Amino acid sequence: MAKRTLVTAALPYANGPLHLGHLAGAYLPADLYVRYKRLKGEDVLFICGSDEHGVPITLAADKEGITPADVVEKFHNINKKAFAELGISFDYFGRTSSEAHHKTSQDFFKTLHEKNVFVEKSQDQLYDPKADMFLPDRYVRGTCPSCGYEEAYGDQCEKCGTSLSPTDLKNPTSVITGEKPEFRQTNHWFLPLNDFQQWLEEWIDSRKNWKGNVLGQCKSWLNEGLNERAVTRDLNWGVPVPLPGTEGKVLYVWFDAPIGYISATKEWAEQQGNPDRWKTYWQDEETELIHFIGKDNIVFHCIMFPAMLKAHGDFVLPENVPANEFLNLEGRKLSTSRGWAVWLHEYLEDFEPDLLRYVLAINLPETRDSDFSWSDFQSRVNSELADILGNFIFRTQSFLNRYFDGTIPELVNPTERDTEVLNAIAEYRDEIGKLYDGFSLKEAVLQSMNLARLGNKYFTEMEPWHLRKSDMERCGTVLHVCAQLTAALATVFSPILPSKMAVLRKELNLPDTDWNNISSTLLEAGHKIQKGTILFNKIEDETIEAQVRRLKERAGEQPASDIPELKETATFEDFMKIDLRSAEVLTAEPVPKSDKLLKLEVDIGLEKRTVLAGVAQQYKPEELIGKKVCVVANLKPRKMMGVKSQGMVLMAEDTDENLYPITTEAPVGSIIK
RNA sequence: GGCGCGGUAGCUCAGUUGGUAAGAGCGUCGGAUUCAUAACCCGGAGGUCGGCGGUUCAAAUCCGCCCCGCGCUACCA
Repeated sequence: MAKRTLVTAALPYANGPLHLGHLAGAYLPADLYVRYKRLKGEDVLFICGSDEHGVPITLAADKEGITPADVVEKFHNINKKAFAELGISFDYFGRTSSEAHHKTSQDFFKTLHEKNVFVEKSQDQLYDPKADMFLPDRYVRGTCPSCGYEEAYGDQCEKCGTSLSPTDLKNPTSVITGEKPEFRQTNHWFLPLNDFQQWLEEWIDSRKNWKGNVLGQCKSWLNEGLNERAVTRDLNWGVPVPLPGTEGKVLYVWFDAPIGYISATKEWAEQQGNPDRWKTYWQDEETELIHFIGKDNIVFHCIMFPAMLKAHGDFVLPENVPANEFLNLEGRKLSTSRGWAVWLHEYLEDFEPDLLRYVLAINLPETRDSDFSWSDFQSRVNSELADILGNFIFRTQSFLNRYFDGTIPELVNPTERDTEVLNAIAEYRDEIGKLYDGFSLKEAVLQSMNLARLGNKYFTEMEPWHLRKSDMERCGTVLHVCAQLTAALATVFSPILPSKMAVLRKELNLPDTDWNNISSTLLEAGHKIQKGTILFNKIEDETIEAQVRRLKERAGEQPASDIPELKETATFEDFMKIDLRSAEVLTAEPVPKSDKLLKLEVDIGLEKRTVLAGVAQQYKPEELIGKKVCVVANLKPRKMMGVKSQGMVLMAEDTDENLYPITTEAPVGSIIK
């Protein structure tokens, strides 16, 4: 076994608050694992922090008329607070805007630069002369070459979804000044991931116990072949490139963010008064580095960051990356833009943190996407936390207080069954420990609850309420066993329910303990306990209904705001340049190897034409044949998937991306104006 | 279309180096009980393990094809 473990959880992006999906995907599993390790007395360090760079943050700032620093300050604090309240026990929660991070990531870059790892390339990029800066992709707007949408961003057209490069745009304008940008030469540094392809394949192949979903994703990327990837950008929000003559350039956020794990560890060491101590966790071969992330982050943590670390040479490589799948909400994908989410800070206004920890933990998306529903939340809390765990603890505490004056009775002549149950404590401890060690967290939680189930079964089987009248000594022995189980549960459930178990340990007058001490002798005969309280209250139907109502109302309100804003005013002349004609769809067939395109033959009166339409996901060819539709007849032809398209069939698109053909009664060839 | 992952009881999910494992919790039905938050405990019902073929003495588990869901990727003139 390694001497120590460094656990990281994905750095949350500081442009918005966190929701249940984030918690279930990375932070809760990481915290369960870390808390278990700590209870075992192992040397484990848990690092996280806010990822505060990147274009989305600058855009969010512009939108609200505040600075990027204001944006990240806001969400860094909101998220940090939510984590703290949920008991996510980071040893250090840093942020990538910190000075230490800037220095660390710059040093990292410099080392790679000095080792000639990067490829430097000069390229044309759009530059805003008035603002005196290069424009990031998202800062350029213009006409989409694909669909003609005039407000397309330089990286992607929001209208048609096409991925773009800013230089593709027609009539580009700067978002900042509205000026027409010009081309200027700019230098950038690229990490040639292709050089690492073979090493990565061998390295990943040599990994032990990686999850199938993680290996699958890695192989998918490796099969497609890795390419050079820019590690710098022209932007002024981020970590400045530490080379002369590079004003206005920063490290690309995907490059600097994972280095944030290292920076945060340094800051932690500093805070500990032992500034060099971070090295133990990042440079000693006997450290196991574990990254907890969601599946969206696999490529960064299994391909790019390892390549960076390997290229650098001074750091340990990840031992395992137990990425989770996604959590759905009430059977639907989470969507922040559609309001389909439960925010952590909102949850915390209404419920206790441990309830959510348990419900998410027992249903983590470990091997596939899983579902969170409010009714399941209620059911888990009521029938498992309250009825199984809470009930066993409380009936034991009550019985001890009522009939034994709150004192643990002697274990006298234990029966075979008594011994069996007492022995089960150590067996569960070992079994559950193995499950944690192997990242089978869900199963670990399930088995933890089974120990409480065993307690209830034993209690009922022994019927101490009868023994109390017939054989007080025997009754005491039974309650002794139940008390030991309760004490064991107080530690077994500590990773999952930290604050509730702290309360319980206090009631049991059981000082902090550790995992290895979980045994059948945690409480000695004669030990005094306090009166028990109800740890878990049941949740009423109305409470749950209110949550569901709030969720649905918010989701229902959303579409209105999704209706795109009007484009800028067009002149009559602009409009008249477009020649719209009524046309009949004569034939329609799928385009080979395309999921979206249908190849249509249309009669526009003057002639018959081939037109491609991106509607294959919603319309079968035969559904369009015979329809009289509206066609843009003078659109410049364009080749796609090897087929030349001479025009465009007009479709209306609703906010859910459903398409509706614009049909007409007019004779074929009629001008539409 | 390519690549990856998944499709197991009404619900949420375990389970694959092929063979007494077809499982758990919830829900449901029946019984027992009262120490306990009408909780606990016992028992029953309930599944062609997405579909069709194949390999094998034996397949949820391996292979092929197909259908459905999710993710990445290429084309939405």
